[in-house]
Amino acid sequence: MECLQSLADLQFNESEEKELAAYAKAIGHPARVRLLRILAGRMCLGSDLVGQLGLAQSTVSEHLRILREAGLVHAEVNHPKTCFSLRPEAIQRVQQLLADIGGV
Amino acid sequence: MECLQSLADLQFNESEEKELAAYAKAIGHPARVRLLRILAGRMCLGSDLVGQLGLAQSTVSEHLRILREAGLVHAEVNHPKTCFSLRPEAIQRVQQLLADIGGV
DNA sequence: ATCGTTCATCGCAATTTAACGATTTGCATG
DNA sequence: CATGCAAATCGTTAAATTGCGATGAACGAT
Repeated sequence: MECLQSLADLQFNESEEKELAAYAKAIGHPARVRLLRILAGRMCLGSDLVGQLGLAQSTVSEHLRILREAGLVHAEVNHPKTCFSLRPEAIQRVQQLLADIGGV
Repeated sequence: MECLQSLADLQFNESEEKELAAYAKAIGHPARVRLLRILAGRMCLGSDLVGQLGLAQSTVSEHLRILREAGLVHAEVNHPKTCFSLRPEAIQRVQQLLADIGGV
């Protein structure tokens, strides 16, 4: 078994590690994945999102906040409605960070 | 604002949503991202991983368990050592699931 | 000025996660 | 059979997350 080859040359990029972890954490909930999927197709949505998820309005609002703060979703307020949309650059950034690990 | 175009044709793939969420949840911690990065380069490692993370042995073991149960890492026991390695297919699977959302 | 609509925020309970030290397991070897 | 080692598991504590109902804020329309 040829484990343990040269741990010496290891160097970490802590900020990128945190960046990927933060993105992944935000994605890491089925309701939020569903939100991302909904927002992938249509340009934006009010909280018909609430209807699609079967969760309370306050809960959906919280999930959207998490996605927004992670930079995965953009919100544009009109009033009293808010229009949510996906930020594909963010998804692509996650893919790039994953590629650095072992993806394609 | 052209929101709300046809929510009718929406259909969900709940199992894929849960799959992506589970992967992302496992990745969603800086220590686990670091583990994945270490394992990306070298074939496998004993728990010199403990030394690289600056966390207690039991903590690192727990992070490795989470990565293993998520399918992101493979463990091969010799004894008393265990050899850990990345499962690139899993990373690629995550990338594919992300691509379905809005990636490349 | 009041009402209604939409979304955010607050307060709270229940569950989950993160981290650690201590202990246990499993095998190989003295 | 007793020791030793690496790894897993246990028990605990603190902190974070999830989810909800209730409340609050902002604005358009009546």
